[in-house]
Amino acid sequence: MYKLHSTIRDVAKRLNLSITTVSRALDGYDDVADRTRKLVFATAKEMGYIPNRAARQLRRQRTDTIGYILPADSAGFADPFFSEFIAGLSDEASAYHFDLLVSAAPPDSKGEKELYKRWVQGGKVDGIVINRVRLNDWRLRFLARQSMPHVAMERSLSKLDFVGIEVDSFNGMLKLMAHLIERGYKRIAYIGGDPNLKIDHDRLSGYQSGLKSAGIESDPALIVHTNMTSEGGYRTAELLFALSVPPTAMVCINDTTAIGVMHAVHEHGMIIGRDIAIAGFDGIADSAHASPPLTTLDQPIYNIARKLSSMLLTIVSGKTLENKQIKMQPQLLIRSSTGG
Amino acid sequence: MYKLHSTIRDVAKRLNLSITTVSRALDGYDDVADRTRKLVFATAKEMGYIPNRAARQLRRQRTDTIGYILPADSAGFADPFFSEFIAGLSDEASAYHFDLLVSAAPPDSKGEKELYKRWVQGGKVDGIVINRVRLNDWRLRFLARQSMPHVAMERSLSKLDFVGIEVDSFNGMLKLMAHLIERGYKRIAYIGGDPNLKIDHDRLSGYQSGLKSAGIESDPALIVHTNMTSEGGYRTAELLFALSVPPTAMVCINDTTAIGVMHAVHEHGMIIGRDIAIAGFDGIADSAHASPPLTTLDQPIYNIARKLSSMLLTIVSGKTLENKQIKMQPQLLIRSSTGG
DNA sequence: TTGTAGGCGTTATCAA
DNA sequence: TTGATAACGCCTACAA
Repeated sequence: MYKLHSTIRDVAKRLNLSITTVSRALDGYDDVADRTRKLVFATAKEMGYIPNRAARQLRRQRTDTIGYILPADSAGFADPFFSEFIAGLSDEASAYHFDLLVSAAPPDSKGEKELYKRWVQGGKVDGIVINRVRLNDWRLRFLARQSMPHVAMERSLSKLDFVGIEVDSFNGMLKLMAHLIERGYKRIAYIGGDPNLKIDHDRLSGYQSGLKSAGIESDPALIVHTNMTSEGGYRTAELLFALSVPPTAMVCINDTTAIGVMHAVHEHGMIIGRDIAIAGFDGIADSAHASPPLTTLDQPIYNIARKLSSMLLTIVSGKTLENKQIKMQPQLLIRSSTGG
Repeated sequence: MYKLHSTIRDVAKRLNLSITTVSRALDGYDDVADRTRKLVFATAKEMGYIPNRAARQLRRQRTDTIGYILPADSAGFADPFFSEFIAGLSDEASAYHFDLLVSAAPPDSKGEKELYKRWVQGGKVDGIVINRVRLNDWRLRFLARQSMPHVAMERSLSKLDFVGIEVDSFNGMLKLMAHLIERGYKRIAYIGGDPNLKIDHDRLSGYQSGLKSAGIESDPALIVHTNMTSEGGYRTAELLFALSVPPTAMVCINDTTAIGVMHAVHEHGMIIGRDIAIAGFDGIADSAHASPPLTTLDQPIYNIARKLSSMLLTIVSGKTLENKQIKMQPQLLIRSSTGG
């Protein structure tokens, strides 16, 4: 096959230099004559030389790549949360000349396990980012056991030596509940996701704690779980409306769910913010443009992703991370969907 | 450093076999004794052996990886379109044991060029998927010149030997315009994206052609361009409302824009579907759950992405692609936002 | 300041 | 049916 790209050898040959010198010049070592270095740079550029990644990886035993596996059964899956998250990871990685490997697999599936194994044991990535952490998450155990650098967006229950960023879901929910209760809402439903998710656990706890401190008894019929999609939100709201005494407010595990819920509410001819209150979590762009604008707990997804990426890169490069555990408070954005 | 993963050498040593035999056994060659093969498989599994990717890549001169660069200035960027698209690409790739490399860069930026160069000339990927094609797209020329396999979601104007999938934006728009005009709308605005985008070009042409065939004169003040976000849609709608004679209908280049537009309309106290009609393009999940549900031209993003991925893998593996150019018709989903 | 040589872990060619 | 050996392209002791 015809060779398309020039190698370091081609550059060396052209300049009558050794491969070593070219390599060292390009890598900025200071034991190369200034004239030589300039010559090398010029020629390399002229010849369009770009180091072969596989060779470099093999030699240096690193890939300059980090990985992220979308925890989603992806047919029909769509949430701007992930676009933002991926964009953030990738931007920060790019800035350090790292690449981002992405794949998707349903949580706790066989495919997910195989993917992680392939990436980790095949040396496909130097580090891994995790989110949508489960209460008892095999991924965290696996990565720790394999000494694969990793950061997570939420901590699991068991994991004490957690490295990453956690948005305080519990406290956020508490604030949201206080807001609703202050507005006079009492019969408040919680529409969650998989109860096995750390965020579901925390947000539900916040919900319950919020009710309790207001002296409102929690009604199990008002606590439902679905799949964090607008579809799911829509269907679940329908179920709640079928109750003999439907809720007058619904808080959702994320904005996407809330948008589906709003749709169902509209169909029932109710005015959101007056007849019923709806709230979400995430602060995705569309939440500001929902009708009416959605009250939500805003977390800066893009920036969180960037920071996660940067933390991971620090670990990967062997430097010590001064701040291993970051806790952030989500910001309660009161908009008209709760009568704001 | 302590060696974490076993190599093929370890497996060979343990079995007192040559590396060659182990390699050939694992790769399923038929010149290996059955007993040997079984032994090799068992031991490899037991030792947790997974081939090192970098070494394999270097030797075989392929990466088993395809790439996709998000054409987006990514701060604050979020569109479920991309989540679905990425999920589709990655799912199909996974099925063939390929990985998906993802990055983001603003269209036509320096960073974008560097990224493509790095991936292509550094041998990071075996093929590349492109969407949001520009009218005169340097990426297509570059990839062709570098003999890098690639597929695109839209064809460019210049590119005759286009490989990929194109959704017939022009014809879709024509159908949508006919629908609106039949409903009695005459003063219809077009809210596009970057005019340099192939989809903008086609959708705008469809819009104009639709007007023309109904004998309606096109008003330049009603043709505006923004950035394909809900933010942009919101702002642009405000501008249109400030016209001395505002439009009575607005068709948008995509659903995300339309959602922002709807928000502005609501703020003006108008009833969508009665006082004004709004339509989008894409058929993202949330379009069904907008308030009211959004009339849109539906394209099966996830499946298109899967198909693109599969076409690319066919090319990469050297097989011939029977059907290089696929043209699809978007489906007009008439919902209440246009009075449906 | 520059060059020689060895090896990262695989796969592929050729011989045994 | 198996094994020895040579690359793939790069980095890095070590030597010159």
